[in-house]
Amino acid sequence: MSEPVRVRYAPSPTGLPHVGNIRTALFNWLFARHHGGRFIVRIEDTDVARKVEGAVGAILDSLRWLGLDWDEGPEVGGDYGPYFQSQRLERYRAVAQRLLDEGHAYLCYCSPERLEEMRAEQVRRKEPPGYDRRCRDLSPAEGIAGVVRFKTPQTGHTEFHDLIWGEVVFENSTLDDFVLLKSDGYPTYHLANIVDDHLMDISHVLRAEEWLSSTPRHILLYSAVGFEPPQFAHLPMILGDDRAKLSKRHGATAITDFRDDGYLPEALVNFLVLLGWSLDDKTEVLSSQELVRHFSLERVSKTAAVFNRQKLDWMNGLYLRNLQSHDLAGRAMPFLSSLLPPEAERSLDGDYVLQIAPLIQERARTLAEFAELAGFFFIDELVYDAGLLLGGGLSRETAAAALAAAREGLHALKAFDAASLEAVLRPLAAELGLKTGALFGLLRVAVTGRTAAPPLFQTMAVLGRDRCLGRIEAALERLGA
RNA sequence: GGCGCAUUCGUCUAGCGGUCCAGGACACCUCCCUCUCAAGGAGGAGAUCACCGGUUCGAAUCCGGUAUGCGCUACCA
Repeated sequence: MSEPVRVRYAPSPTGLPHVGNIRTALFNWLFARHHGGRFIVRIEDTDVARKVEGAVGAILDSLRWLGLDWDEGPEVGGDYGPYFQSQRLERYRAVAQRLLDEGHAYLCYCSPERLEEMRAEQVRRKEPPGYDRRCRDLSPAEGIAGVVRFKTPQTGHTEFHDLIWGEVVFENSTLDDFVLLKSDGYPTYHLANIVDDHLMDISHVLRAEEWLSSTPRHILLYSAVGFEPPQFAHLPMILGDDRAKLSKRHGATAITDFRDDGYLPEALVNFLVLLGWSLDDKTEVLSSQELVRHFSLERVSKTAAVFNRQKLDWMNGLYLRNLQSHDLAGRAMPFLSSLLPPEAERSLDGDYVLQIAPLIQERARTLAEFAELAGFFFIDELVYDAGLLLGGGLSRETAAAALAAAREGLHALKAFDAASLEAVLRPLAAELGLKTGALFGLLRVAVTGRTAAPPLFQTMAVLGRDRCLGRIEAALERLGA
């Protein structure tokens, strides 16, 4: 890159940041880090009506959670501030005024009602909707509030080179005179965007594909104002499994939802980057450092990607399995305390959780699932159907006898560890004339309340002698023995 | 309706004129391992590369058209 790379993530605080939105942030961040440039966060709060309280905080939290640190922006400041567009209103007005003075823009006094009628009429006549330029040649009326519209050239064409899409050409005649400054004095996205990207020395604009059609307007604006436009790169969209733009009805799509559902930020980053970017024909698992090293716009695809939850789950499980036990235990702790049933022992012992972690690790795909799978470790009174105890095809009598024998065996055991447990229980199956699977299955249900659980001996060792004996006792009662 | 863009297994993708009767991953199926469930290992099935023409000795790759999809078409971003 000949010029220093300065890219920005410019969210609008109109709600919780969603997957597609954050993927844009991720690509910007990777691009900046790869080129040793600056990653800037700018809040585009120019839509007063749609502004949502707390959205800025959620956006920043999401970035932080994913490890996308910003060099300039809210909370960290920078030389190009302020980083909230609502605090930069004079700058937009100044540019709008200049455009007005130089004949590149004009005041429009059309009422919203008239515009709406006009559009309805155009749609009815199957004409392309767009402002009819009624006010274009009016002389400015003193004292009447209006909006400022851009005087879009009506002939010729506008072309630009997109780093991902290549050459793109638009006929100017298909563009209408869009609004620059609204009647409330706030700029529209188009104005604010080009003013800030210029003032903040943005070198590359990486944004979602939905902006591609707006780019000619921006190019035209840049040239009217006399600013050098940045380079553009439009990123492919992310779709739901019905191929429609990803939204709430596709389930959890806000980044904070993924955090609350127990996904790991490093897994989500890895998964998200693969939606529209690839390294080669086989590598899929990459750390943030590797992503920074390898990221390039040349390998960004042009086709929209469907968000595949199953693959995310798989990848999250993969990252979960690669965690150190103490790390996993630490991350699982908050999920345990909020997800465990109310009857669970609420004071969570760190050492106990640390022992449990390796047993659940390769069975959970999310931290929430971890809490679910580990539930029996924390509940005193297991809840399960007594029929499960006879699931192995055992008769009531046989099962009761086996449980009683196991109880005696456990009582006599010196060391209550996995090896000792196995040393006594395996022979016990033979003594009872049972298949090991039948005995172990029975004990598994008695001790965990489930037919599927981590390996029996290790599980029992972690539970401890007292808990195991108590549960076997309870199972015997359940059998009416 | 207009403009723009895209189109490779169900999904994410590799492929940038011959090495591709198309490779990897998720999901699915089978087997192995095994006290269950997982994890892991080994296999399998799954794509006439949207369709139709053209260029070329040769096309998933280049060109044109068609279809479909998506985006934009707001005093929203």
